[in-house]
Amino acid sequence: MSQRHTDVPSQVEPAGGDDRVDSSVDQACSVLEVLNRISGKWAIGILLLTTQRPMRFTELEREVTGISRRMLTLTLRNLERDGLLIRTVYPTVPPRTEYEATPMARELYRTLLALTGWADRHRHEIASARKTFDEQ
Amino acid sequence: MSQRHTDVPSQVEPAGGDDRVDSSVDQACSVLEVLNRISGKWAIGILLLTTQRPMRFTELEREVTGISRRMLTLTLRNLERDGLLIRTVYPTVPPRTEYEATPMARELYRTLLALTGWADRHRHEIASARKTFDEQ
DNA sequence: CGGGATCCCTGGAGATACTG
DNA sequence: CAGTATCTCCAGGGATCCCG
Repeated sequence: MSQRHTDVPSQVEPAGGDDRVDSSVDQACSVLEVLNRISGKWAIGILLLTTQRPMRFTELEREVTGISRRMLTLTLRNLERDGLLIRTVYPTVPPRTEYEATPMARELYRTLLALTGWADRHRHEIASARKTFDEQ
Repeated sequence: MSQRHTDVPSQVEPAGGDDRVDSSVDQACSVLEVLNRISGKWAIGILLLTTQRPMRFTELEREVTGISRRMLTLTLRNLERDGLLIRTVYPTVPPRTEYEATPMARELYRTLLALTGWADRHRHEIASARKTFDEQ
């Protein structure tokens, strides 16, 4: 993914003759925005965990395998910025920060299950398609 | 996005105590595979157009605003590899190549509409969340 | 504990030129 | 027409060190 939180380019021809295509184009922009928001290596994993229950920074660092401190911070900031996560800081010693998914994020999560379903249903079909393609 | 068509890393802890989290983790892998497949700047735009009707290479080049020859070729190849596009070459002079979405891809497209819906519903909410966040 | 700051590397993507 | 090849650039991401 290229532009992070800058502009969202008009992916496809903004004007055209065919109305069916045009409406699809509008759809595409939305989908792209969504993808730009939740793509990136780590966002979904974090969204997933914070949807279950409030999670602390270190907790997330442990649960999300392979993530670096830097990327965890960056991804959390972006999700918070988009209103998908709530960040709560308890001014104790030592400090305690919790992240929890917002209702909007929980709704997105449910939506993602549709994608999950698709992936599960076609997992083998895709795998064999790749195999066939690579063998040629 | 990092790994293209290499391995799909286990995003989140593969083992753990909580069953609810574990099942979600499995879901996450599927979603990640899907996202790795359809993310990238151009895949969705192409999927969208080829779902409407068979499209020729040059036609796609015109319709997908801003795409380079190189990226068009690469994206088409990846989609074909995953069994989302059918590439048909007519051995005429000059050559004629057509790309069309497979049933699997059409099903994915329908699934993407759920994401579109989410994005449309929360577009303003996200925008204002960003505005608020950036102003601090 | 929960980050911020810095350096560095990689691969996604653009630009341009060439070809069956 | 439908690509391939090459060069280049930049942002995503890793590693490391530092701090309140």
